[in-house]
Amino acid sequence: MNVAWDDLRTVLMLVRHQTLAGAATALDVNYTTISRRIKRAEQALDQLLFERLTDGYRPTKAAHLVASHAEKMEIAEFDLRRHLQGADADLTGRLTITAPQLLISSFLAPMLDEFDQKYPQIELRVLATNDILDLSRLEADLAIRISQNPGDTLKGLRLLEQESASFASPSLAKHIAANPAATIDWIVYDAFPHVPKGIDVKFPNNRVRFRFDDMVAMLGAAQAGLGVVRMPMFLGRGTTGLVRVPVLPPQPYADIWVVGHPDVWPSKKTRAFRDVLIAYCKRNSENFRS
Amino acid sequence: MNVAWDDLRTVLMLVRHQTLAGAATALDVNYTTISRRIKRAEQALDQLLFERLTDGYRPTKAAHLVASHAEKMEIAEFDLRRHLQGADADLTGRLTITAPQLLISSFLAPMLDEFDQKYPQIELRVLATNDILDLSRLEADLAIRISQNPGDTLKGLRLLEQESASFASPSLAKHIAANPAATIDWIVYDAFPHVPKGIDVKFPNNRVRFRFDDMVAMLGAAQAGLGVVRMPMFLGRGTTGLVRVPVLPPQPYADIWVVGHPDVWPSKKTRAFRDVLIAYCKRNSENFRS
DNA sequence: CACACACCGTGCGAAAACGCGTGTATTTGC
DNA sequence: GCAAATACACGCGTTTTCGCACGGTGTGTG
Repeated sequence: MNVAWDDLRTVLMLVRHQTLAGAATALDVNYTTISRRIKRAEQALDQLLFERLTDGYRPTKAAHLVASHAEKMEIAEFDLRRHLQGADADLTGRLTITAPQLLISSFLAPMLDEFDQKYPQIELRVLATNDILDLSRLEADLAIRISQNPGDTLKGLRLLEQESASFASPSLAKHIAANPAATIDWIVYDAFPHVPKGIDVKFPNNRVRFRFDDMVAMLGAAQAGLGVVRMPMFLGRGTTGLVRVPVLPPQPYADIWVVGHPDVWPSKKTRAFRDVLIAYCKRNSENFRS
Repeated sequence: MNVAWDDLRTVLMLVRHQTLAGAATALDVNYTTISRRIKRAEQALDQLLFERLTDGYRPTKAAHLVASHAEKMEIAEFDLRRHLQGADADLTGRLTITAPQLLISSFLAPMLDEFDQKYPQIELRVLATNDILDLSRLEADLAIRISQNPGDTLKGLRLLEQESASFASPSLAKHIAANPAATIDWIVYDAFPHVPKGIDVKFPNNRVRFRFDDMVAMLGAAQAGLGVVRMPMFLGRGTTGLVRVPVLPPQPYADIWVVGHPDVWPSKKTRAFRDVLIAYCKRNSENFRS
């Protein structure tokens, strides 16, 4: 009884994805290969691991047992790779960072250019997404995040404190200035679907006109004059076709952090990136406050 | 950066054995395969893992890091296999047990025959050795051991209490009976190289003549009349060409246990074996005491 | 000093693993 | 009620991996 470790990994992936195709893309092989490996694993362990149904593979109890142990093996693998990454002492090869799309497009882009100029040997990969990537699984080496704190298991540095304010298209801004008592239309986040607190008493009539789930779309709607949007100062300032409106006075907003897994944190490449990043933020901090 | 898990395992084995050939036999592949897998792993991890010396592969720091994590993966694998084994509910397939050679040859053999008659579907594999096999690594499913307790991590049942006594060849026995005051030659264990304590006062003169490291050899020497040997009662009685001599009165001796890993213990096959074993020991317990 | 004995590297042919295309069953949507 | 989508099994040709035989090197021994 001798199982190939890669077959155990395959069982884990099939338990996770339930279909041959899903597991196959996860392991970057053809789905036929998954089928064969599962067959091998079942033979080696002398266990039926999956029921073959018309709409996929359903794991048996034994498969869940296998998967739970393969998961421990997977954790050990990521642990290893993080440690290797953290011990890496040369300034060549790939470095992966992630940040919110709008933070990159409105603020960080010049810094990325600067970093690339300074370290042309480092192949920088940028994942521009609002998703919180899993740094323990090495989905990225460093993350730039807008949040209250770096998180329990991560190491972090506060890069910037920032404020939010209200922005709108120039024409809407002019209209509001002329008619402060008229009803003001807001475009708000789906996750927080109210008119913001702390509106200046000079503007007594406010209502939510649209709820969006995406800030890029909200910017477009604001530019088109559909309403007022609360957003971080840097974003309003950095977006053409928007101007500040005094409806919502500046308020504290979540800070900007650079965070990383403690294992990866000591690596020379991430250190180099942080150094450039921190200097860049210091030079440009005035964009973030009133 | 994607490593094959089997390559990590290969690194672990090479770190353990230091030579391609050693790792190869451990994994039951050709040594060229080890060489190739190491090359692959070094490429995948972008790390030099071994220095190639004339007398073998010397692991680098990185290789030790890899090995320590691969070891965690290996532990997870054994853990899995034990649990699968423990959940196994049918009375077919392989069952591996281990016991000291002399306990098998002098006492257990008929019981093994009985078990095989009762469960012909179970392919019983017997490892007759004095080595303490590692049951967590599934070197055996059950072990029959002569010791004071089952050990910290193992589950166990006491099968028999036993006594030891002194045995010698018939002619030597006759000589001792005729000349109780003459010097009596002892053959003793290397690990405990003294004349036993508790010798009857009627035999005042004793000395160690030979020290052996193996009980089988000691039996042969005793049969040849070279001296008196202290041994468990069952062994003296079950060995032709030996008779009890009253030099050393019966004394308590370490008990006989059947032990197993708690994960494997519940399996149906080991339960069946224990049942036959316990019944057999009960029927034959008189062989072990005076 | 020759010789046996550990090591390891390399090249070649066999075996195993893999990807691709095809065929079938079932579900989903229009 | 039919077409598209999804999911798997199977067979074939290709790629990769593997085992084996041969050659080289350093070490110890008579």
